[in-house]
Amino acid sequence: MEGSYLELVFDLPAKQVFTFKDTQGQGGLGKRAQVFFGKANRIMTGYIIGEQTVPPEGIEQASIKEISRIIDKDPVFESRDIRLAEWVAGYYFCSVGQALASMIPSGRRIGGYPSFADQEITEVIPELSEEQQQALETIIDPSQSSGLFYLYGITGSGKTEVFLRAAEFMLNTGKSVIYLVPEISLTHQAVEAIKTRFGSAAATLHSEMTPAARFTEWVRIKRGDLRIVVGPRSAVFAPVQNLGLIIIDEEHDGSYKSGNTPRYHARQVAMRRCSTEGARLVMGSATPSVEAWKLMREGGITRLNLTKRLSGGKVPDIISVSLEHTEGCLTKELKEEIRKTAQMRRQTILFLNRRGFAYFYHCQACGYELTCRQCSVSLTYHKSKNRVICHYCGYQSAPPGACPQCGSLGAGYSGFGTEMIEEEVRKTFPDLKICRADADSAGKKGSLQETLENFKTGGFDILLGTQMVAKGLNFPGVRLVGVVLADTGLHLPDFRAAERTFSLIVQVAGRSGRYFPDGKVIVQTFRPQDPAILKACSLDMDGFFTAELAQRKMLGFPPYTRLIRFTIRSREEERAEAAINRLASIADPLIPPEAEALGPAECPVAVIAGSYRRQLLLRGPSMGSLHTAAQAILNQYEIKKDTRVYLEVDVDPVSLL
DNA sequence: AGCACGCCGACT
DNA sequence: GTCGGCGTGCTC
Repeated sequence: MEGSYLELVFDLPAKQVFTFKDTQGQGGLGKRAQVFFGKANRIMTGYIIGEQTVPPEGIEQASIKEISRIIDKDPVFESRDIRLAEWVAGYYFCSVGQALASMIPSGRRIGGYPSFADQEITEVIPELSEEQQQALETIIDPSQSSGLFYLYGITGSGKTEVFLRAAEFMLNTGKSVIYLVPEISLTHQAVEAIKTRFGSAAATLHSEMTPAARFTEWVRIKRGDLRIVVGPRSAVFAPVQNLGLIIIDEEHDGSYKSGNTPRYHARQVAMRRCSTEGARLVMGSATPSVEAWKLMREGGITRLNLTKRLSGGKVPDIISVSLEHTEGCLTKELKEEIRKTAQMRRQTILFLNRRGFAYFYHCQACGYELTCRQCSVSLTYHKSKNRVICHYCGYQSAPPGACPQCGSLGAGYSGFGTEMIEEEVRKTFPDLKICRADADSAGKKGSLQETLENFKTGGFDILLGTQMVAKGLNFPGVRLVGVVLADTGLHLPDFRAAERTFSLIVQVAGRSGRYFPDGKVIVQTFRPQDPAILKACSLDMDGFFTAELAQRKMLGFPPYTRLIRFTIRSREEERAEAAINRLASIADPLIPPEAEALGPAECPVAVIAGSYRRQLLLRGPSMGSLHTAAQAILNQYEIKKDTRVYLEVDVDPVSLL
């Protein structure tokens, strides 16, 4: 009887393949099987990735267990999916089982995300502008040699409509489409727009759906009943038949990079799928990532420009205001505008772009800041040691008593937190109604939704919010948007700091201008002369990317180099320290001449939930040799395992925090 | 990862 | 004596 031995992989870090007997003969490639695994015989789900007629060699026959149950009647993975999982496992250094588990709903537990209120759906299918029509024709033109496109255009220029038309075209030619959206914008409205357009052919893989519901949807996709799939990052693995197109909306968004094993980037996986399955890839954003911009400039991606706003809304006035010599966190200018806005019976959104956890050194007199000479990232102040430290290279020194540039004694560490801002706003405007919308205040399920609904209908004058509000700036009553501290991002010890800050301001400006034509944006900053802030406020895209690329090139950061990051975690600081040193000494002789190791150093957030963290960064001109070296380092490191120490590898890290 | 096995110190 | 913490190694 054929196939009586099944090769299984599991959602474990262990990279082995385990063989089980299939006495019932119900097994098959790509099905899931339940087995009693390990000495404790706990029930585990394995993925069948191979079938053998003979038992494996080098193992006692008697120790081969039997399959307890075959879960699936029909395979959930095809060999195409297994090959993709093998590629993910190889590239991101995880097991094939972990890769497969992340590809299938209910393979793992997933958490929901709060979403915004529904918006009324407009069913009118708009006419395409000339630009849109041209973009669409290029994307669907079969004679186009490259299959990579970028729809670059300001908010409101009609990217979505081009995406939808391209999708429609593919569906009409019998192909399938995957439409990726950032986690946070996977709202009912985005989903509904696609449902209304494509009706019962559309599948959604919400993070709010239960694993069972997602699985049902997955099966229908697999059967070919649903040929367009909308979803976040993980939807890039959707088992569509005859893939024709992958769309990545808001390409710059950080949520496309997975935060846990496998730490894949949906864009990278999408490129892989498109090249192996002969599909096209269209990305789009008003603020492309620096990588994408470089590729467009060099011609690796075909850039399609959308320059005109369709609805005629105009770009709001964007003003940057210096926070220097301001007591507290609200400038005179911002206070005046808030007051004026309230008198007009309109609303204000105050945007806190990040938690002010990073205390940064700056001079009140001249604006000087402490940065690492080697890495050009901000040095982080460690109160306990009274040292300033670079979290890339490990450089450290004593904090200067006076400003190194102007000698002023008014230099020191500062930063604001959310609570502080809320308090000050309430004190300054005791007569105005203020609400907060962020991950903390979201708390229970409906409360965020309620707050936003309440704000929308005029129940509040001021909304204080974080990142998540940026996507939902479709409140007609709003006139003013204040970015309370644009620098927060800039001070993070990350080479993408400027990129994120720039992108955020441009996004906020674009979105506000779309919905409120008389909009005003005030960007508060300690560094009004900072190039990222200046260029964002004047919407100088070309200028920003040119300067940023030059900077990256000079300092040797992506996209001019590639990075692999090793992170060590341990409850005990000494163990973490010992482990990272061992890793570094293993790495030393294995690093190819054209590459280098940065560190070992403390992680920018040196301790999270009681775990001490250390990192080693591998940097090289291309991924090939770097990846080989990383594999060799890992192999040697894992010969002897450090106990109570955890190693994590991140290929192409997006954030170095 | 999760668990059992096996080795040492300090307790009824 | 033996209970339990932690280090080591395995899971077909």
